[in-house]
This record gives sequence, C-alpha cells and structure tokens, in this order.
Amino acid sequence: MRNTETQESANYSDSEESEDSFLEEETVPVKEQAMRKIEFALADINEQLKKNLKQLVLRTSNNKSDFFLRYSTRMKKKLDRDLHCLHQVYDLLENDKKSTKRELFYEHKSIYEVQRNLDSSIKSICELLDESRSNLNILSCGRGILRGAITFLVKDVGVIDARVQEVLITDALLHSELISEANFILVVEKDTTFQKLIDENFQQMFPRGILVTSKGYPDIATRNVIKMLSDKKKFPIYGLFDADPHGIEIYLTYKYGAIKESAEGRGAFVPSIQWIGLFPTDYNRFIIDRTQCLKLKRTDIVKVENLVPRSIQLGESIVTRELDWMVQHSFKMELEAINMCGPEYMSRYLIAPRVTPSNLQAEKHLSFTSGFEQEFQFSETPAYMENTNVDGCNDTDDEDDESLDDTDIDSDTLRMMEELIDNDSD
DNA sequence: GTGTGGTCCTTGAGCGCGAT
DNA sequence: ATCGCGCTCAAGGACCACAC
Repeated sequence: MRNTETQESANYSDSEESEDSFLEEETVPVKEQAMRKIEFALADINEQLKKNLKQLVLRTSNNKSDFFLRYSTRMKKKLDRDLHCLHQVYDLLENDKKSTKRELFYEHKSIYEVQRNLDSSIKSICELLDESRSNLNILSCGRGILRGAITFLVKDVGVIDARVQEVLITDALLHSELISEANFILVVEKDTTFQKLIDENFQQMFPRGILVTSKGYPDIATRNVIKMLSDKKKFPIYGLFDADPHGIEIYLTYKYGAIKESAEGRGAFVPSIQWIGLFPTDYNRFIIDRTQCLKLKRTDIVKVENLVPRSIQLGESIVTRELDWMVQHSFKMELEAINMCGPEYMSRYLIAPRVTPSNLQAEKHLSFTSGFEQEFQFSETPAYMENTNVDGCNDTDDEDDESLDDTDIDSDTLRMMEELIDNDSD
C-alpha cells in the first residue's frame, strides 16, 4: 500500500508542481488546460482502480480544495459513463473537432443507454474541468431559431442573413461578426407564436426588430447568443410568454438562468430581458374570450407555490403580483388567446405599444399605435409600464397604492394556494 | 442531516403509424 | 386525407432513496 502510494506520488511528483503552476497561468489556452486536467484525472483514476478501492474519486489535481467527483460502489455505471465522456472530450480537444451531444451519445449508445445519462456525464465533466460545454467542443443540437434585421458572418460557414431566412441558433454564432441595424430583440416562448408573427408580417411591421424563440425552456446556446447580442449591440431585449406558471418560469430562466446553475450553463442568462406579456392581468386590458382562460391545474398551483418565494427573493415584484393575480382568479392563458382577438392583434396591440417609445419612433410602419392608444383605454396600468425603465432596469420602489407589498402578497397568495389545493380534486 | 443520482413530471416541437 | 396517439428530442424542476 505504502509502496503504491510512493509510486503514485512518484508518478505525479514530477509534474505536480508544474501541473498546478501550469493550470494557474492565464496565458495557457483553455484547450491545453482541459487536456492536462483530463490526463491527470485518467491517470489518477487508473491508479485508484488498481488499488481496488471502495470509493473512487475523479479529480484534476492533488489539490484537495479543487472540485472532484466521488463514486461509491453503487455508482459503477455512472463512473463508466463519465470516463467514456472524458475520453470523448479529450478526443475532441486533441483533434480540434466539434461534436453534438447526440453524436457523442451514439458513439457509445450501449454505455449511456439513454441520452439523459450522457447529459448528466457532460454536466459532471464540465464541473470537474470547470469549463463551459462549448469550451469542451460539445455542441447541442440547435433548438432556438432567429429571424430579423441581422446578418452573421460565421467563420468556415459564410454569410447567414436572418432577414431572408430562419437561422438555427448554435454556439457557432457566438464567434461570428455581426451586421445589424436592429434596435430591439423580441424573444417569444414558442414556435407557433414565432411563426404566427412571421406570417403576420413581423419583419415589415418591425423592420428593425429581431425575433427569437427557443421553443419552450431555453437551451444554453440560445441564451448565450441573446446575451452576446445584448452585450455587443446593447439591444433592448423583450420577452413574450404565456400567462401561465411555465411561461413565467421560462422568463425567469432567460433572465437568471437555471436555479441549479452548473458549469455547463454558467453565465448563460440575459439580465436585461424585459417581460412585456402576456400578463395574467392582460385579461382586464384586452377583450379576451372567457373560453381562452384555462383553469389552473394542481401542478400549476404547486409551481406557483415555488415561483412566488423565488420571485420575492429575486425582487421581481411584477412577477409576484401577476402570480398573485393568477392564483386569485384561478386561470391561466396562452399567447394564442390574443390571436383570437383579431388579425395582427398581437403585433399591433400587444407588442408595438410595449416596446420602448424610442424604438417605436424609429418604426415607419407603426403609425397605428397612436391611434390604438386613443381608442383603447387601459383599465389599469400595465405592469410593464409601472416599474421598468427604458434601459431595462427594474425599479421596484414606485409601487402604486393598490399594490401589495411583498409580505402581503406572500401570505395572501400562499393562503389562497392552500385553499385551492384543498379544493382541487384534479 | 446532507448531498446526490435516478426517476418522473412539465414545457415546447417533430415524426411515424394506425384508425377512421 | 386527417386525426389521435405514442414515441423522440432538449430544456427545466421536484421528489425520493440511498450513501456518507
């Protein structure tokens, strides 16, 4: 045992000092750092396997303060999958190749069994190496799409003009050059809304707008690309989601990332995104058919129960208040509810008035908005106007008299939800 | 008691297949 | 030809069981 330990230390003593000092140097490329870490981890775990230890540790250095993965006897399969994944990542880095999750999965389908096992391994490896997924040359199958006033110049691909075609959002866009005269980005929750807006001439109506969707919960690539556009071009970002608990959670995922932030998706969020609808309280502002209102299910109420404290913690008073209203009235709405009001209704009466006035003035085709404002009297102040500044920073100090403070909302809402759960036989 | 893996649920979408 | 169903994929979160 002692001999082995001596041998082990002999194996790494030569490189240990240089290893640690090497890793701390910022000038070393990410790729080289990751490869060194993997080499260490594989050699180290190999030694542990020889010793037939009860518990194995996957680590990237001898420094005990560094992140490591621990594997008990019941986690043999997990270890096997993680090691295969580590080998695949090393292969990608060594050969300067990029691969999708799906491709990696099919390379060792018998090992991973189902894709979520590979997802779990990738997540673990990102934590272990302290690198984002894209830095490890792992791409996700693009899910998000984009259309509007922007052109990407992508290395090795060429010109991708989003004015004339839908663009699949992948990590490759992150490293492209941009040509754009856009002055805002509109993120919509789902593809049906995206297509509907395109069909209703979104591009003619908003020639300087960019429309984005990630088809449900946003993937990391889409969040990263929106963040990149926001950072580079300072576009204001607006978000349009269903007036239901999932829609609100999707908004929070865009704005703050996932609750369990991982190395895989580190930094993939867009703090400047502004929620412009569909608010539950929009039921009072638009002429929405009662049949478009769907009763909250038990699972919805449970989700609201979790979202309320989260929104309070995040200081999202509008979200808290809208959730409160939703629970009090016990129904939710999808974006399609607005479409039922009339042709181009969503673009004209929901989106146009809710992007900033400076943007509206730049739109030649929006003369109808002033007419709309005259003909349509809001029964109450829309939430997006109450405490959102033009620069996208929320100002939670200016609550009107009728608004509840967070403490009141919390207790009222929770009581309401408890009653609903008790009465809900669904 | 705490942390974590595995499982199952939700959202969004697409595709193939069988019944009508 | 159309519709409904069940499967897939990619994200998210919640919950339970188990190891430490």
